[in-house]
Amino acid sequence: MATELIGQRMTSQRKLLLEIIRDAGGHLDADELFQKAKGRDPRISLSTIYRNLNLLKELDLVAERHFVEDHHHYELKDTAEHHHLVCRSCGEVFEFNSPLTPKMTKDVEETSQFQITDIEINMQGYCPNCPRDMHQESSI
Amino acid sequence: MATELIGQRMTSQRKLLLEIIRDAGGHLDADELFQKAKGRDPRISLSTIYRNLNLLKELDLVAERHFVEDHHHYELKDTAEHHHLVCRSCGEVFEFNSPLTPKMTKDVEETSQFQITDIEINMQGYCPNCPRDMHQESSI
DNA sequence: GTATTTATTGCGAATGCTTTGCATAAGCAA
DNA sequence: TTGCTTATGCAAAGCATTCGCAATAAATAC
Repeated sequence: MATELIGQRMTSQRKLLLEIIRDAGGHLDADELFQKAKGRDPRISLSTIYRNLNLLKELDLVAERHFVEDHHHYELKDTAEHHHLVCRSCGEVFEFNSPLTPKMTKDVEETSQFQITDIEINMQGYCPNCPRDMHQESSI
Repeated sequence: MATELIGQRMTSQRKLLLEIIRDAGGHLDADELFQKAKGRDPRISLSTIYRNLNLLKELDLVAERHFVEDHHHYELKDTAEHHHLVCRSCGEVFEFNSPLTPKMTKDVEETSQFQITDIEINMQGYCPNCPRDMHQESSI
């Protein structure tokens, strides 16, 4: 990974955050990143984390993931592509990826005329330990 | 659509929300639903909207979508499946669906042993009117 | 139809994540 | 090293969403 920013300054906080994201390797949320960062630089602030995450996102260096929960998770953009399947009952996260996504992306690019930069697949369901409750059949 | 709830009461507010979601046909957020509901029942409150959206979600009657933004959108579960592609520059939303999703879902069910109830695909990119800014090449 | 039970509502306050304003600190170019 | 300007830390603000509670109204039993 390169170590220079163009137009921006490479501050110690920025460098630290980048290292943490890279080393953690996978969907941490802002607060988890903040806690880890504080371990190495106790004076760092949560706003700095957010500001830098937004910058890295704009630069396409990190991806912001929105799965089930109502806050975001971040991971390096060049991490091997993978998607998420979350259990609706216990919250367990299963990661997967599918050989079908490149073709799907290509198809969608053709029909939409968009230039696609990012694909996120979130599935939900019930994990093997949380069988679906069958009598919860709704009937509105 | 049926009109009875088991274990729950079919209140006028509940009925109204359901009608609004059905008639709107597609990803409104809680506040948009609230505004429309207020048009027909000025005394309805936003908490009621949220409480009922959560109920309908549990009953699998509506799907909660998390796209780019940091709030949620809701749509009827039995709407024809479709996914979303959002322009990173102007925000335009393109809806698509792909013949590959059933196979992908099946594959993932097999490897994960989960019982999948929901699949959400969010793509991002640049629409034909917002070509990607090429000199924004990052170099951290 | 009336009374009873209990889910649901509306309101306001609270929560949790994220952003912002501002004064201070610190990169970076000359 | 100086000077310009971006970035930081802190505290406060902003939003979306949830919660507590007294009042209301469905559903059920009489």
